[in-house]
Amino acid sequence: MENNLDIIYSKPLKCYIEIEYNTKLISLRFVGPGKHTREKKAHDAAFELDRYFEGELIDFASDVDISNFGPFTQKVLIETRKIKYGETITYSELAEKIGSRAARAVGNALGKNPIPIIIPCHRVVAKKGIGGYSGGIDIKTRLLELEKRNANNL
DNA sequence: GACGATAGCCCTT
DNA sequence: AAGGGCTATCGTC
Repeated sequence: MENNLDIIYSKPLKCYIEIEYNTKLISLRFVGPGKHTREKKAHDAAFELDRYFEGELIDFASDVDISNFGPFTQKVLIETRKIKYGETITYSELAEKIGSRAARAVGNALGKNPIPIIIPCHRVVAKKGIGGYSGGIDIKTRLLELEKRNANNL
């Protein structure tokens, strides 16, 4: 089955984003401006992302497909989706919520997150410091700043 | 077995 | 204070 691809531009992140989907969301990638990059918005999530970057949306409704992962990783990703807009928890706190003490394993699992932003792994930070981010720490920082700015006006 | 997007402790400057 | 080494922890590959 052939998947669909939408492309949007994020002003706060200063980069393009590709979202891949069929019946559910498959992946979200950060991409620099390509030769023939043009925006294409068909899926709801593309419009949701637009509003998110404007600070007007705090909750994504779109369904995500994480069925190809193991049970631990799925638990981590599901738990991550419960973190509220503008809030953060630590790797160890997230581990505890799913009945584990493997803070590092949580980091590993989050590193595999196929759909960042919508599964808000940027809200999981280290006890001391910001922790890592597959898309680059700068993107994580911008996302957290964006949410901190807009958390007030719900 | 080794390796992590961790965390805590115990040193040294 | 701030940074480095050591170790506990545990899911993945």
